[in-house]
Amino acid sequence: MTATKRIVDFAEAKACPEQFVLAINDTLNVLTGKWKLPILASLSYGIKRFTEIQRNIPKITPRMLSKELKELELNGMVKRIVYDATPVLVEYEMTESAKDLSAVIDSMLHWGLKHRKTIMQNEC
Amino acid sequence: MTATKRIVDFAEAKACPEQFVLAINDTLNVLTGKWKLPILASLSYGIKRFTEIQRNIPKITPRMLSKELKELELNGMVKRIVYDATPVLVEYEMTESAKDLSAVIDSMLHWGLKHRKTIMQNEC
DNA sequence: TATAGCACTATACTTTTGTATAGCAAGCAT
DNA sequence: ATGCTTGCTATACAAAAGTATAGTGCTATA
Repeated sequence: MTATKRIVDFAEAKACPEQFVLAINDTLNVLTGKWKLPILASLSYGIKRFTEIQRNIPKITPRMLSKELKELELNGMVKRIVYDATPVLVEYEMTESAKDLSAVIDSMLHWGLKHRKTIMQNEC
Repeated sequence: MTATKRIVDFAEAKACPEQFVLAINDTLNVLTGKWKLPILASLSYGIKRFTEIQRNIPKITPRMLSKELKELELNGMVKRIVYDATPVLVEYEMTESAKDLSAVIDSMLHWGLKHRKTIMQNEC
C-alpha cells in the first residue's frame, strides 16, 4: 500500500513539472557546495563531534563547518545533540533521510564512472 | 561481460575514495547551477535552436544560455551542430550520456519526494 | 528603407559562496 | 598563572556565479 502510494506519487511528480523541479532541487541543495559531501562522508562513519569532523576534513575552516552543519540540520540531514556536561559536549549524527541518500550517491557514482569512460574514448 | 566489468569498476570505485569523489563530482558538476537542469529539460524534448531554448526558459539571459551551453558541450552533455546556411543555423542536441542522466534524476526525484514527506511529518 | 529575427558577445554590476584571521568563554593540566 | 582543548562566532576580504542592458553581423520580409 505504502509502496503503491509511493509509485503513484513518483509518476504524478514526473507528470507535474513544478513538483518535479522542487523535489530535484531539494536533493541538489543538500549535496552542492564544497563541503556538504565531505561532511556527510565523515558522519557516515558514525556520530562525531565538531572537532572530529574538522580533523577529518583538514582544509575546512570552523566558520564553514559551523555554517554547513547548521544548514544540514535545517534541511533534516543532521541531528545536533547537546549534552550539558561541563564543558559542553556536542555530537552530530546523520538522519535516516541522509542515510537514504546513499542510493542517489550510488547512481551518481555509476553515471560518473560510465561518463568518464565515454569521454576518454572520444578524446584519447 | 561488459556488465560484469562495470560492476567490478563500481565496487572498486566505492573502495577507492579518490575515484569515488571524482566520479560523484563529475555528476554534480553537470547538474548544479541555476540553468543546467532547465536547459537539459528543454533539450529532452528534442533537438533545439538557441532561441527556442531561450523561449522555453523565459528568464534566462542569452549570456547565461551561451555560457551554459558551452560548458555542457565541453562536458559531453550537448552536441552543437552548425549548418552553414545563411544566416548560420545552429542546433543543440543531448548526447547519450546526457540521456543516461535520467536514471540519476529519477533517483533524485524519488529521494526528494520521500524527504519532503519526512520533513512535513516532523514539522507540521 | 525600416524592421525584425537569429545567434550570439561585451561591459558593468550584484549576489552568493568560500577564505583568512582573530577571538571568546568555559574548563582542565602543569 | 599559563597554556591547551572544545565549540564555536566575528570581521574582513576574495572568488565564483548570476543579472542587466546594450550592441554586433547577418538576412529575410513589409
